Amino acid sequence: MNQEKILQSLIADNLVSASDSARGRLLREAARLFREKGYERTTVRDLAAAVGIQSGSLFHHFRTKEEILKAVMVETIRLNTAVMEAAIGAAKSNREKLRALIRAELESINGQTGEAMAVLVYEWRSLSEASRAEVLELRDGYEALWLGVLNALKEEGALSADPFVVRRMLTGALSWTVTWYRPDRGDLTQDGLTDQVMAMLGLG
Amino acid sequence: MNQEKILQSLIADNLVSASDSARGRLLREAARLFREKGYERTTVRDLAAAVGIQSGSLFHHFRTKEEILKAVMVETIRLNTAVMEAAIGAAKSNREKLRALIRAELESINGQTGEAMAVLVYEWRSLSEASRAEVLELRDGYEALWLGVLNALKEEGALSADPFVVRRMLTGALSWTVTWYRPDRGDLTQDGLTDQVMAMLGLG
DNA sequence: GACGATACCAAGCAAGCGCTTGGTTTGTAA
DNA sequence: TTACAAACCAAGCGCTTGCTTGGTATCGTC
Repeated sequence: MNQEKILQSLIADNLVSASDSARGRLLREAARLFREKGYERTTVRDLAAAVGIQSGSLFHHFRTKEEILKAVMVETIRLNTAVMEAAIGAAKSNREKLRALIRAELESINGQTGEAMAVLVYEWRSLSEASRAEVLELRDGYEALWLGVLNALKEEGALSADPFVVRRMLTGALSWTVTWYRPDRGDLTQDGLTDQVMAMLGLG
Repeated sequence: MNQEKILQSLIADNLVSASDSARGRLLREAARLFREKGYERTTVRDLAAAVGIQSGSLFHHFRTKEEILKAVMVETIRLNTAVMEAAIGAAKSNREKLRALIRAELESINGQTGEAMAVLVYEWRSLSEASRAEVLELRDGYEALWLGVLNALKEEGALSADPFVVRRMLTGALSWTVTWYRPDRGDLTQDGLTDQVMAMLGLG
């Protein structure tokens, strides 16, 4: 199952919005603006202008501004969880599974969904307590995928450090790439970067 | 030269504010609030209340709210650069220098200056173009310390991955600890965490 | 003890914010 | 053609924001 099919299936189940729907277009622009200026500095007027409607009309689609932020986060986690599951499924050894996870997370951070991923990392403080709990719960499912693979590698003896710590370090290291890595500048491809990460872990 | 002496020397040179001065107290509270709620969600009234003055009185000390943010960042970088220089100076081998850098950065992220460090990572988007350039220039000096040690390790053959990439990964991994690591919960000390990082790099 | 600088207060202004409201257009299906 | 809901507009309300202003304590210095 490739990424396109995964996306279609999620859209069919109404778990993420199609990017050509009104809602999808708004969420994409919202992710872009939230990443560029931050959630607080992005006004509902900015959001409305980005999709060509009046600011008040936003509230026909979402009850509050915060609900837009939450929707960006929730749909992003859903999509990424599905993509990661597929990545693991396609790999044979645990080492390959880890490489696939790293490669896929780099892709989601630096590819199409990169803006939404950055929002996920940087803007969680702008969520209300209730929304935060909701997002965190979804996130736990995502993290479980990683920990499963890392624990298996630990049992194999391929990993010496604590899996939990390693995942946390990887989370930070990979998400940080969004601040410096430019996949379109050809001197370092995403596969190349994945290799470097695996090498750093002694799993090259 | 220990950390206390470094701090005294920087205060004497007027490069950072003494924490018992009015300015120092304000910057400390600002860092706390900026980290807790984010820069945009922190109002000048919040800041003023935290140090027990009226909101208008803030502008006797700083011309704008943004200047407060910049001051938090600038003073933090200055302090940390000095601390890192001392850490490198005290170590003999390059491997020990790297460990000292990691240990010192973990300390600055998770210790007293942790709130300011988090602000440095999360709030740079709230800086104006001009302030950002200023902060980045200071940051370059700090990064040069790391790259010097990593390049030396690469030449020794102790490091296989690209030093530049490794530093970026470490930046992300270490700064991310602020979101999950609790040094006061005794199951993992900062030295223990440093060991884990070194082990992850194959330099344990 | 007069003086100037420093630190602060009390009040409020102009602008921008999220969101509401009442009404109009557009799309869809009988 | 009619009926109705979804999508949107135009206007603006109430509130909060960063910051300003004019004036008052407080302090070290000669």
